[in-house]
Amino acid sequence: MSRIYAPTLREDPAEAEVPSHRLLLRAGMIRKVAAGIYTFLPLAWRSIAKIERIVREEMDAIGCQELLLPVVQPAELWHESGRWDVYGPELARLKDRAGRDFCLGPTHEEVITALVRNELRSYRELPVSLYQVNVKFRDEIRPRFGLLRGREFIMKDAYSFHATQESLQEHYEAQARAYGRICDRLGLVWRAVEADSGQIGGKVTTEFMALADTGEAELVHCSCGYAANVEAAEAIVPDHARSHGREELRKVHTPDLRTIAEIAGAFGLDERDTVKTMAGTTEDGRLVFFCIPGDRELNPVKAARAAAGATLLDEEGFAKHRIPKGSLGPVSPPRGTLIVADRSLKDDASWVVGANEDDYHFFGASPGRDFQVDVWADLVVARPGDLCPRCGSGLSGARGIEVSQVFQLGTRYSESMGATFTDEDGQERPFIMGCYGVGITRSLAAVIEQHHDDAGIRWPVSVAPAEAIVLPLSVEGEVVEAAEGIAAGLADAGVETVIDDRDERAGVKFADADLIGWPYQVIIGRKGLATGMAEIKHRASGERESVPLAEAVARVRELVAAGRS
RNA sequence: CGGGCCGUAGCGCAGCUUGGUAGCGCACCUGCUUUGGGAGCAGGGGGCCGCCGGUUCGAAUCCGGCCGGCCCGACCA
Repeated sequence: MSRIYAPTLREDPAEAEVPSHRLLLRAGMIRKVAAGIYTFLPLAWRSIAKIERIVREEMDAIGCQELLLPVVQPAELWHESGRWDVYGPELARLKDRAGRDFCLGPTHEEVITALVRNELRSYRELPVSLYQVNVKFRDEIRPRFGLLRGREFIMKDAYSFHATQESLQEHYEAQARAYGRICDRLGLVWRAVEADSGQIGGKVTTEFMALADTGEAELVHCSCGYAANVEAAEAIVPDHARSHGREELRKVHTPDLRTIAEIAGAFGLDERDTVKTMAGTTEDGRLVFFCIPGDRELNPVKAARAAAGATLLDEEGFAKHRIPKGSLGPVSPPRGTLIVADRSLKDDASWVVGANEDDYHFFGASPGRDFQVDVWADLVVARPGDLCPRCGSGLSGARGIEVSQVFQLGTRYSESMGATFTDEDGQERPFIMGCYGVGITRSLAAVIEQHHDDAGIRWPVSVAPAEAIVLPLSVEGEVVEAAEGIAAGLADAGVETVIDDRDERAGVKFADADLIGWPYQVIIGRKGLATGMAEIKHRASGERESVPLAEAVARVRELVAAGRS
C-alpha cells in the first residue's frame, strides 16, 4: 500500500455530480485531463484489467477471436461506407503531414470490413467472429458524469461475418447470452432491453442496461420479463376518459393559448383530453401533421417510420410553410398535408385541436366527419403505466446505464464496401454481419453506481482492485510483523492482497480502506494481538468478525473464493 | 449550438459590491507529543488571482474580448 499510487481526496471534487464520478476521483482512481478524457491510475487500471479478463473469457468461450485494430483510420474507408459525410462532428478528424484525411475511430466497422473482404473468400471459412479491446474516441456534444459519458473510453467490440441469416441469428444469441454472463460476473443488476432500431429500421438489437437512477436511458419493464428502452418500446396507451362521444364541431377563441398546458388549464381539461399536433416534412418534402394525445411525447423514430422518413420542422420550416405554431390541427390543414394520428386516438370521436389559425382551436373535431386521418400508427414514446405488449399488464419504469449492446447489422457495411464471399452455389454475396460492444470503462462506473455507500465504493470481489487489504493499526514491530505475516500468507493462498503499511493513524487507514472499497479488510491491532485475534471487516455488508490470527488467512480465502466469478 | 453559473496554492473555498500589491481549511515539509475511525502544538514552503487588452498613480477587484469548466436545454408547438 505504501507504494500504491492512489492519491485519495478527503473532500468531494466540485465537478463531480454522480456517485461513480465522485468516488473514482476521491479514491484516486482517475484524474481528468480534459473534458471527457481521463487518466486511469493504478487502482482503476487493476479493476479495468479484471473487467477485460471477464469479457475476454466470455468472448473466447463462444469462439470469438481477439485482434487489435488501429485507432487512427484513413478517411477513404469512411468514404466507402458513406459515413464520412453522415457521422457529423462526433467523428474526430485529422490530417497527416501529407494532408491526407484520417479520423479517430469511434467504432471499427469500416476497418474490420476492409480486413475481411481481402482475406475471407469462401462460405467454407464462415462464420468468423473477431473482437478487440481498444480505446475509442467520440467527440460527444456534452461529455458528463465522468466515465459514464466520456469522449475517450475503452470498449470491447466484436464483429461477426456470416453466410446466412440463420448463422448470424445463432451467433447473435450466443453473444447476448455471453453479455448476460458478463453483467452477472461484474455484479450488476441488469436488464436486456429492446432498443431503438434506428432511423433505417429493420435491424435487430438489444441493449444491456445496468439499472441505476443516474442512468441516462429510460426503460419500461414488466413482471413477465419484457423490457424495452422507451425510445423503442411499442406504446399501448391504456383506455381512459379519452373515448369521448361525438359532439358538435365548435370553433373557440383561445387568445394567447399556445401550449397544451395552457389550453387544458383554461378550459379545465386534463392534458390527455386534448390532441397535440406536431408538424414535419417527409423525405420528399410533403408536409405532415402528427396528432398525438396531449399528454404524450412524439417518438421521432416512430414518426419517421410512419411517414416516409419524416423529420420535424424547425423554426424556418414553420415560417416557410406559414403555419401557426401552437395552433395546429388536422382540420383544414394546408392542401396536401398528410395526417398521421396515434392509434390510441382512434376511439375518440371528439378532439380538442388547433384550428391552424392563431388564437383559435376546435373543440369536438371528429375524425371521418371533420377531417380524414391518412395513417393510424403508434407514434408516442412509451412510459410507465402503458400496457405490456406481451402480456397486457401495466409496465413499470426504470432508468439504466447502457453498458453493452448487440446488433444485427445485416449487409449495411459489406454491401457498401464491397465485402463479399463466394457461396455454395458459386454466387458472390455480401457478408451478413453483426456487431457487439461492451463499454469497459462505462461498466466500471456502472458497478460503482450500484455498489457504494456514503463512505465509498463497495467492490464486488470480481472487479475489486484487490481482494483484501491488511491494515496494521500501529507502527509497532509486533503489529507490523503480524500484519506482514498475514499478508504473505494471503498472497501464498492465492488471494490478491495489499497491505497498508503507511505511517498513518488508524482512522486514516480505515477511511481510505472504506473509500477505495477493498472487499475484505484484515485489521491487526495491538488490542486484538494481545488475545491472538484479527478482525475481518466485510466492506459490502459492514459485518465484522473476530478470528484467531492463525485462521485469518483460511477465512479470508474462503470468503474471497465465494465472491469470485 | 442556446441559456445559467464558475475560473484565486494539489483539493475545497473566502476576498471582488466600496481598486491600495492575497487569505482560510485540508493536503505538503520540519520538530515534539499522540497512535483502533480522517490527532495536537509549534514552525515552514508553495500563487503568471484562466489569457489578452483597456480604465487608473495603482487592478484578483472596474470595463471589453477571448479561452476553459460545470449545470440545464437542444421534437415536446
